[in-house]
Amino acid sequence: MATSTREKIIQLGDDLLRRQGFNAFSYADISKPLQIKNAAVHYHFPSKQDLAFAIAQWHKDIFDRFSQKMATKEPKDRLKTFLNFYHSIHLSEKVDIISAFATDWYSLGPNVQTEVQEFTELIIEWLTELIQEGLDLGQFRKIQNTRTTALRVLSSIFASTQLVRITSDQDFTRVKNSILEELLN
Amino acid sequence: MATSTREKIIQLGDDLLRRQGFNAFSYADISKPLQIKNAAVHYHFPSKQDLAFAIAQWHKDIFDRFSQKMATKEPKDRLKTFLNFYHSIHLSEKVDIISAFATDWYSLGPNVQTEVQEFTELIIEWLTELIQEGLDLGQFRKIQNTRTTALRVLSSIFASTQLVRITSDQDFTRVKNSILEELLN
DNA sequence: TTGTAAACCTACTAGTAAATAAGTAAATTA
DNA sequence: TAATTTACTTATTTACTAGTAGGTTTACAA
Repeated sequence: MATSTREKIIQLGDDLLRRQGFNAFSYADISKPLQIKNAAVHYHFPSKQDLAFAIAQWHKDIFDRFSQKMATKEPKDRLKTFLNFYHSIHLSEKVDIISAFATDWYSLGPNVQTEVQEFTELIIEWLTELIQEGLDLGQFRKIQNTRTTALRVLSSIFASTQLVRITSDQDFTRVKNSILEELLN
Repeated sequence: MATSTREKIIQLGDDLLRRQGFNAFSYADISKPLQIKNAAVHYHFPSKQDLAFAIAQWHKDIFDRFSQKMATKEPKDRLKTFLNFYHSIHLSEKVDIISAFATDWYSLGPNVQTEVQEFTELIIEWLTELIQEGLDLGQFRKIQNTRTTALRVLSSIFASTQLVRITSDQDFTRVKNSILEELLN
């Protein structure tokens, strides 16, 4: 099935948001590559806030499908897939969507902020459950409170997608492996 | 001694960079509060890149003085002071300077990027030495390779300054304490 | 075949961005 | 004291920004 223009705008917008930041791209950066006019983008997303909202929603949908597909897998494998997913992000010179929104937080309208908050909480809870399950099954080592551990996994991994822009790819792999070593029994 | 206009511009620029992002503030945002004209800012910093460079240099200087002052203190206390410093950052609604530069990485000129890279490496090395010293003195627990541990401390702490914009202040404190618990014997 | 709505385009506006040229007042130096 | 430099201002320029009003094409339904 062909991708609709609306979908293309969201995907390209997401790409630009995570590669350059919300205030560093314009509607022209979207319309030109898609070979449509400025006004066509405004037709689908009247304001830039509407686009940001759609991008946030899009990520929620993707994550929903991801977590459903992962539901049957073991905690250990779920964690590995999650980490590998972030590895692929940083290789594409993007940062993860949460930190992209976080840095431009005060440029976002209240409804976008709420959507991002919900998405973030979704991920933290998913990670928290994953860790709890891993502990119950004896696959993971108990370190701290599960939410704290979840926060540290999330923090480490998404800070790394930013940090490697400055240092090196090696450093990302280091952090990724260290998370696994730390948790796995 | 009175703060020069140049210094005021750097400080305000730093504030705006870390609160809103490099592309989200303009020379007008600097000139207005300082009650000078747009062109006066351009007099001190011909281009925005020059301002970014000066901000990066400024942080290097601050960190130099910080690490010199800390040199005599114990690793444990150095780490605590470091963490508390970041705690104060996030309370002021800013993110740390490294992640601020990282998100706007592709908006920065090559000389600014180099300066940021040097500054980042400075901090990582400082943390690495701190951890090594702590291990030697038996104050710290051995977890992984020292650089990896340093990276994880830095990642965790600076991702938290972003993450708490989305979730809550509590989460920052959680992460901060977890870093201490993890390292300290 | 006519009506209608979705998905555009043309053409434009008002505002803001970084940056610059040319001038000025005050302090510093020769 | 004259010349020069520092630290600005006034006034503009060029380029781009998000956003809009109104017209056109296409597809599909009545």
